[in-house]
Amino acid sequence: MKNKFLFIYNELVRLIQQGKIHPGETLPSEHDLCRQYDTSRETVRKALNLLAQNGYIQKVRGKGSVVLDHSKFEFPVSGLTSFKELSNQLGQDFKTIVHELSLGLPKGGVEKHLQCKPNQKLWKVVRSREIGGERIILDKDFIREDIVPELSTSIAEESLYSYIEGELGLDISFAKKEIVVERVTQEDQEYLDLLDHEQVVVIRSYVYLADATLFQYTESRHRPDKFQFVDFARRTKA
Amino acid sequence: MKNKFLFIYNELVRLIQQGKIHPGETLPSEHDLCRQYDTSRETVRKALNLLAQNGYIQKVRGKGSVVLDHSKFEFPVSGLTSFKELSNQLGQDFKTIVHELSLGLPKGGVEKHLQCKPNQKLWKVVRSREIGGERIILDKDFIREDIVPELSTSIAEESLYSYIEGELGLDISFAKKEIVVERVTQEDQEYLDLLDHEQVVVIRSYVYLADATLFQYTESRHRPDKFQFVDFARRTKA
DNA sequence: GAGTGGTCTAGACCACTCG
DNA sequence: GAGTGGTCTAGACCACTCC
Repeated sequence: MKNKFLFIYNELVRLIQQGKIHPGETLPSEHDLCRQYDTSRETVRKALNLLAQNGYIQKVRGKGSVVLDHSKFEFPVSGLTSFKELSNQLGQDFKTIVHELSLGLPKGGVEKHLQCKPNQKLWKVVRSREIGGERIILDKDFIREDIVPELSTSIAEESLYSYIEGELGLDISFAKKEIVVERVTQEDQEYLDLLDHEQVVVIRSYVYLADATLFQYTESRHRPDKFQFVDFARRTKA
Repeated sequence: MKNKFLFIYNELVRLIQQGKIHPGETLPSEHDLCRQYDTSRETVRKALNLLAQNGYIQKVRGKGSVVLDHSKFEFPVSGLTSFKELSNQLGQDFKTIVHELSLGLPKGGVEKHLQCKPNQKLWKVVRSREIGGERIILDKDFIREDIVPELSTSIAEESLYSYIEGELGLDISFAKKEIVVERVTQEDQEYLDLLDHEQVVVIRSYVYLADATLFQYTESRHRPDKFQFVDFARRTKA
């Protein structure tokens, strides 16, 4: 077995999610976990730090690792989940409609966002997301063609991410996001069921691979009444 | 000197922020840093992991630690910054107006948010934030009185956080946040310069101390045209 | 004082990149 | 093959909590 600390992490996550250990209770001590998994303390600590980072526990010096109430924030665990995962978790009816899938040179300032050469061809994918019968999210993706050479409508209808990570084996590692509110555009009106909303919430994401190359820029435009963003921020003292 | 890894972290942050090492370049290798700081590799790695977590570098196996372009997202580094720090960084004229500072029993569901006993007295602080001559943020804070026994208008005008962390020596360690868009309330209209906006962006924050006690609930209501939220999300594979 | 987590060491082996 | 980061070990000492 490789990645012992990930194994321990997953076991503990399972215990917490199944409610075997309740919020407020403490995990077995690091020493105990060492014996339990027949491993060294630093390895156990790596697993525990991952739990802490992801909001499952809080480590308290002199006491132990206290299990937090993770349930309230059970879904969108900040950040990189794709629409498909998200809608699966919500258990709602959902559908993706592909409006555009094209390959071309960057237009309208996209090359600035992607910091790529002007002759770098980009995939442009425009999709709206229907949940509960209403089209409430408009996603515009721009993806570097030198990194993802092939795309199809069926891939765009399914999940870009599972294709990129699964089929292509690329390793998405982090994203920078900005959230703002903007006036609706003509495009929004065309592709979304806006009711009488005049503004949309816009999430601009810059997605990077494990080798630190920026390969995708996404603009995700949400009808405000259906928008929700959840964040778990741990203090890292300077 | 204690906390060797924090020392190394701070040194490297300084180097990056001063532009001594440019985005795209790599840091000295872990081995070099070990010699340079006369320390063990795990300690160096702790410092580097902190840099990676905070978006300064990306570690690439077989190559090195690549410096990222941190400048584009230089401010609100996700999460726990207070209004005062934020407005200082933006370098704008700002002012805090205290509308209410009272101590009482929880009303209107606040005790649910704070998961405290119904007889737990709470501080209620209502403040609006003026930037560039306009009141654009309304902050409503609820704080457990058993943890923060004393508050004053002058503290609320300055910074709650620096008082709580500095004077009281409490250790704020993480926060859970939810961002949604809501219709304006009468209170919003009273305390904010809303122009003709009918909606506000609401950030609900649950703030925890290092010993995992939830001690504060905050509702921060922003005029949508001035709202911005920045997030750096690193993938932690399950 | 016993038990907890926080930091640190000095090694080891592996997987990966690049010339 | 040389250099890089990723994982892991078996210890050590410290700071803190709780009884």
